[in-house]
Amino acid sequence: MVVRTRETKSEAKRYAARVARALTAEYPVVHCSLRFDSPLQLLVATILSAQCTDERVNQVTEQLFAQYPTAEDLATVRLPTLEKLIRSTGFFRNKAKNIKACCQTLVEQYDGQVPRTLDELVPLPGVGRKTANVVLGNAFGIASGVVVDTHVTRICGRLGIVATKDAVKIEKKLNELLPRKEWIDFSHRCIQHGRRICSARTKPRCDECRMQGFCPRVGVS
DNA sequence: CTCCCGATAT
DNA sequence: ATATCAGGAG
Repeated sequence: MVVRTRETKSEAKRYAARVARALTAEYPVVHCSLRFDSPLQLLVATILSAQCTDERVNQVTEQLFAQYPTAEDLATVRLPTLEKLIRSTGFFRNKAKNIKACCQTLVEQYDGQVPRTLDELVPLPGVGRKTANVVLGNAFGIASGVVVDTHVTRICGRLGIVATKDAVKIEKKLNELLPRKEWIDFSHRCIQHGRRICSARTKPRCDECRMQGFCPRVGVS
């Protein structure tokens, strides 16, 4: 197994920059794949997206947001009603409880609005760093940190940018390796690449991969 | 670390 | 049957 060792921080930075440039060339257009009409809706959609495809989340939220579009609506919805609406996303009891409690907190402490800092978002029920960074980046355009999800973890691991699987360590590493203005789009590109080519579930389509030059796995079955 | 959990590709 | 899907809480 090939282990790339990058002695200096500047060398690691240059390598990450080249990977980021290649990803940008391959995936020039990026967009958030979760549908939402407000920061609150993106927050709820992202909570629902845990261990679930965004396609299914969009399918569920279309109905959910038609009936309960605001934090006030979701703070007062009956739990069984909410559970029924989101059941197909999995973990539905936890997600329903978290969404309701989260929206109750938003109504009580933030006038039903979504706060714009990591420190205010992360304590909310069902909201971790990944969800907080998604909302800040995609709803407010605030780059508070690289979004580290299952795709970013896998892609950056395979391409030899980070060695650990610890999400917090990966985020800190990527935050120092990449310029802030690239943080949001870099995650989107890892996700696109992870879905289309460098998948976990199916066998990776290495024959179609344009990132082979960066991949220690090339040639490995 | 385990648990939460339905839907889907393989 | 099994692995995996824009994770988070205890």
